[in-house]
Amino acid sequence: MQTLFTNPKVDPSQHPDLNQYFAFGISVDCVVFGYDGVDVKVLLIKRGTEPFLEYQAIPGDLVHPKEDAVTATQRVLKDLTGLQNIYLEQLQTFAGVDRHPLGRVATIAYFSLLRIEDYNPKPSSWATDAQWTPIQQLGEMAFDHKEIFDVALERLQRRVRHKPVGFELLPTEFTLTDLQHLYETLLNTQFDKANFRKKILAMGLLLPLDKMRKAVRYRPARLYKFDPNRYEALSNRGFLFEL
Amino acid sequence: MQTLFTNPKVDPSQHPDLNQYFAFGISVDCVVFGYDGVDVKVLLIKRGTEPFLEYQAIPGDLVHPKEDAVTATQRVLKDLTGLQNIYLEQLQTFAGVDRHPLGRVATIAYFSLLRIEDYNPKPSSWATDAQWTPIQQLGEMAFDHKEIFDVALERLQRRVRHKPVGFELLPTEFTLTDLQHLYETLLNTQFDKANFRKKILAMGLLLPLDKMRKAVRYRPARLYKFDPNRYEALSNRGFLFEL
DNA sequence: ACAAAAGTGTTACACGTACACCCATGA
DNA sequence: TCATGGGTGTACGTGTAACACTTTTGT
Repeated sequence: MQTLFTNPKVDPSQHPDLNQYFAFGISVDCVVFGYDGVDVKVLLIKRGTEPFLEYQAIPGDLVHPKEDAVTATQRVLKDLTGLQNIYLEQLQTFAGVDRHPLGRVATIAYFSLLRIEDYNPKPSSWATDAQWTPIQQLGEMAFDHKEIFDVALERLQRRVRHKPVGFELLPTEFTLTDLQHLYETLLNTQFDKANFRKKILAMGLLLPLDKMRKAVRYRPARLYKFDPNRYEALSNRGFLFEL
Repeated sequence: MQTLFTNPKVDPSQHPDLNQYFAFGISVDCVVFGYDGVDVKVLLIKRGTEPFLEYQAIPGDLVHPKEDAVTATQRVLKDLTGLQNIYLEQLQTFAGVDRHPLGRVATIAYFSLLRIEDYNPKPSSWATDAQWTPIQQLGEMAFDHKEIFDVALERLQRRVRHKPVGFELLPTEFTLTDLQHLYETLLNTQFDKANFRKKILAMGLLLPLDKMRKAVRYRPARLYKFDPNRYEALSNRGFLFEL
């Protein structure tokens, strides 16, 4: 019989009734958001295995017995989609009794934002597909993944209002209009151009570059990048800006 | 041998190597905050059992095999401290490999705010004590409970700035000065009396009562209560006020 | 009358909002 | 020169911060 205890100093026979409490599985699922200049997208796989064969799913899998959750998430993301070195933030844990047909599995959901251009997903392991999917075009999803996605999207929208998420979602160089479009897409609103610019620039997070976006048939826009130092400084104090 | 699968339709012998993945324990821990008019306090128990016998701890215990996490938390809180019908919000899950000496246990931490006057904790089960403890007076705590507490406190402080937490922490009837003291304590700052009042009243969340606080040797202050309707309305839209 | 806290009004200034206007480019 | 989006200035109203002031109670 498989030992249920990781610490050999504890004798399981001293706690015979404890075994039933050590029969949970733990999985991780990671909702990865990206932006391509037009749509907000989420990285989804197609399952090549039962249960939920062929269903769309958030990338995720069971955690190994001696692996911590963040490590597991990085491993699973790499195995299924090829993505590596992703910044992860814990979202929420879903622990419903019947959420997994194979047994009692609680899943720790993670959340990530990244520049879509930097990551080209390639399905492997039991994932038969891995695609950036516009968040309006979600099909039926495996397990309770739709619910997980909804919670993640809510978090993203809340996040936009408190942290400069453009830092993570936009290419390194971008125009103020790019940034405004991102915010308008995420929050599903419209902003006044002049006021948006004033507010964003007043935060002092952006460094103007000596570059313009070219090859457009109208006036070229100045490119900016985020100032990582200023971002750090504000991060620690917890921003709190509103749009 | 104990079956590891809750769903009898799945035959475990079909997945022999899967057993090692179903050897986790899951616990819940609940950080309950209260306010007594002077201090912010947290509900802690003293452990009457190994491991960490006699240590201060956040109330929590292992989840039963067919019990969902919120139900488990309510049960555990009632068993250990007598508190019932508490509003819970999920905080974060702590899943470090070595955080529990008995085996691999991930804990789902919950978070709660309540009126201290309404709840008089009584230790039972394996808790030998249950006390409202001022958050400055924390001793050494069991497991990684200090870390969990720190995350909870951070959440509380962030929360104060976005939701009117007084709603949950103050007695039903309170004065504007009570509310101001609460905010000053939580955020560790000072506010101008006149400006604080103007701002709070402008939110329209408070209903003035035809009552005064009496038996004080200075001018009696008007009592207020929260307007639950207005709170609901703003809740859905996600407040976002700052102080 | 005094102490102590309740409660209000005034002013200066920062900031958000609305909107009008000019600028640079390719076709 | 026109269409298109880039980019800026101003004027107005609201909100914030600082601070002085008045009011009401018990002793």
